[in-house]
Amino acid sequence: MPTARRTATVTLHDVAREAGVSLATASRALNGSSRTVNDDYRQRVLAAALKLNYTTNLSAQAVAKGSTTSVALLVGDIADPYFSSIAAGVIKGSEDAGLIVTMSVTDRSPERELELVRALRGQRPRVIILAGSRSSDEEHQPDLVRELEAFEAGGGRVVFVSQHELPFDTVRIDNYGGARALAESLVELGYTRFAAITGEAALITATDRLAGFTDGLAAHGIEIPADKIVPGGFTRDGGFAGAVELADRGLDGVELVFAVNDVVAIGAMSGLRSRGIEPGRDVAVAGFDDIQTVRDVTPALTTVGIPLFEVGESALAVALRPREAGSERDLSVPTSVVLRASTPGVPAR
Amino acid sequence: MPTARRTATVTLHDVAREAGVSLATASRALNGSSRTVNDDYRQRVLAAALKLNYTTNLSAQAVAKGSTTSVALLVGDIADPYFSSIAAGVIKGSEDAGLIVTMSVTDRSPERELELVRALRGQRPRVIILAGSRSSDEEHQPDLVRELEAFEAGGGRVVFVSQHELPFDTVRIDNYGGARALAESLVELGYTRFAAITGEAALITATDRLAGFTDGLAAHGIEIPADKIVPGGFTRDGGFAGAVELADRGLDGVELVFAVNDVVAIGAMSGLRSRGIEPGRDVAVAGFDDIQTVRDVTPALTTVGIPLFEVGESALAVALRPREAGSERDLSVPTSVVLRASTPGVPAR
DNA sequence: TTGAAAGCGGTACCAC
DNA sequence: GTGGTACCGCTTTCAA
Repeated sequence: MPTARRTATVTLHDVAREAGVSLATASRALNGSSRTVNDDYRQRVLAAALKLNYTTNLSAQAVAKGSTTSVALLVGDIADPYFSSIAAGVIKGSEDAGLIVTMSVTDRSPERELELVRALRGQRPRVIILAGSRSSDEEHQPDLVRELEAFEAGGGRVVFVSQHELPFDTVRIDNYGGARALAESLVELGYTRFAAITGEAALITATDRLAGFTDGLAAHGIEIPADKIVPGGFTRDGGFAGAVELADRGLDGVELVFAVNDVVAIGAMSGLRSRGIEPGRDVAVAGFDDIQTVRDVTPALTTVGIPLFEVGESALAVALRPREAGSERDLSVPTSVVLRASTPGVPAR
Repeated sequence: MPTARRTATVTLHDVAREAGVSLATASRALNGSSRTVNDDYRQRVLAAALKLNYTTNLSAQAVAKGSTTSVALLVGDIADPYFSSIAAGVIKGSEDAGLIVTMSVTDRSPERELELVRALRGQRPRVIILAGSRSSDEEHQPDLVRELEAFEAGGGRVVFVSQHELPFDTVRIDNYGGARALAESLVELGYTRFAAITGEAALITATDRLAGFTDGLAAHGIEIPADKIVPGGFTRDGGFAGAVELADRGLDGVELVFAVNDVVAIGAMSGLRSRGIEPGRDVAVAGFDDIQTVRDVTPALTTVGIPLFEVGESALAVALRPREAGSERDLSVPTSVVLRASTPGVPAR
């Protein structure tokens, strides 16, 4: 009995036979960088491939070539507009470069991130992009670095997005500077009494933003009282809860609440409202990121803009550029303060 | 001169040598379903793998096994919360099943979708999930079906998300029924004069929703005047523009504007506001999807809820369940009307 | 240019 | 149980 075909899939072999040429020729006609194939044969192969509805088996190609066409992207939470915008940029750039992107979510857990990187290495992607917010987790960091270094040793490229201190290429977002500029702008508008809703203490992005903001204020001799800084978990619900806590403790004349990102800020606005405090009238609110929706909440949110889509595109571009010895490993993207109705010119109250 | 190693990557060969066992044994110890390997050897192999920091080359494994561990997901626009929520569900389900998900975006173009499916077949994924909104595009549909059938013939699984009439498994979202129920609820609240902002005419999701809504009204003898139905392109900006157009034409006593999805509705609220019309007070607004942010806009948006994350998880579950001859190919997810402040009990006006 | 054949990294069947 | 080895589908020398 003839062995049943494992799959009904047509292989390069079938195409070659159909076209009446050798395997090698078929391969060259379909891909071969050096166009060393007779145009007559080439046509026959192409026709055969079309007729049989052939598609190259990328896995087999990867094994033979020793390199894949995939890009692995790690994000903290794909449903978060911050990450999905970056992802859109990475995907766009990858498609333009003929690369496929695989996506995993870390849930912002350093442990999960490490696990994923380990598993991803099996994919032998050309690039691993880590966009999940870096945390100052001391426990898993050395292992992560070790995995990534092994990956690079095997010819892969690693790119981080956002701030970090690890020995890899980075698309750096100036969280500190952006927040600091925001603080200064707000002081100029006349605000003098602030509160802040932060992320988890371990998230570097969150701490950098808070540091920038407080330093910006400090430059004008302003300080945020310790009891006016509350955690917000980097999520909408965290922002809501943080604002409620702030309200319940008593605003004590706070004129502006700074949230470490827009999602938190939007949650905070709802939280304030739930306590009868009207954002933009009773108290000003500012966020960070300039995600799409901040234009459509009421009042429109003052924030710090980051070109997120471009960040994603840049991350890929950085990964694809040749690795030169002495080249700068970091690429910085600019941030910009965007003042909107949530911080009216005249301080609330 | 010895040939330089193509890569610095460690292979199963290296592990086997390090452990002093055969390639076959190493393979079995690391993966082998039948646990036919001596525990002593197994330990040695595991230790060697760990020591060498070995990871299985998934491509090679795929070639040898004849099947991959990847799931291909096509979405219309990953930065749209509708899609990113579904994607989150697909990713979660995949990770639980040990599968990797690759993601592509169609930009809602049937042509691009066809191209992508063709390219994706080369990946030989276990599953292709098409979550991009189906369009009634007659031109590319036959080719798309042909590609997908070829893919299934090769052992792959195809799952569509949302409504369609194609011969593949589907996670069906009751767009028609949900919109109809919404219409009836609104009539009950006392509304009698409606306008609508739709998507592109070709998007089946958009037309289904509009049909459900108008039929729901018709059941109560209410009709939307033709000039009160404007296109909104399924995007925030489209919604904004649509609302502006509606306002500029004159609302003529319209009490409620129905937008075919939340993103459009949110844009529409801003559009109305830009014309001095206050949503929820001067005119009610309703959307569809119940994406996260609708709770945080002002007024909170009335909409039709879809369990988007679960839709994503279900799509994967459907793909993974054994294919039985007579089994139902469709899975329906329920929708639910969610009334919020954007449609106050007493009709606006 | 073209074809034969030796890999690429694994898997799985076969015999011992 | 374990090792030898023939593949998996494709690329790429090497001769012809």
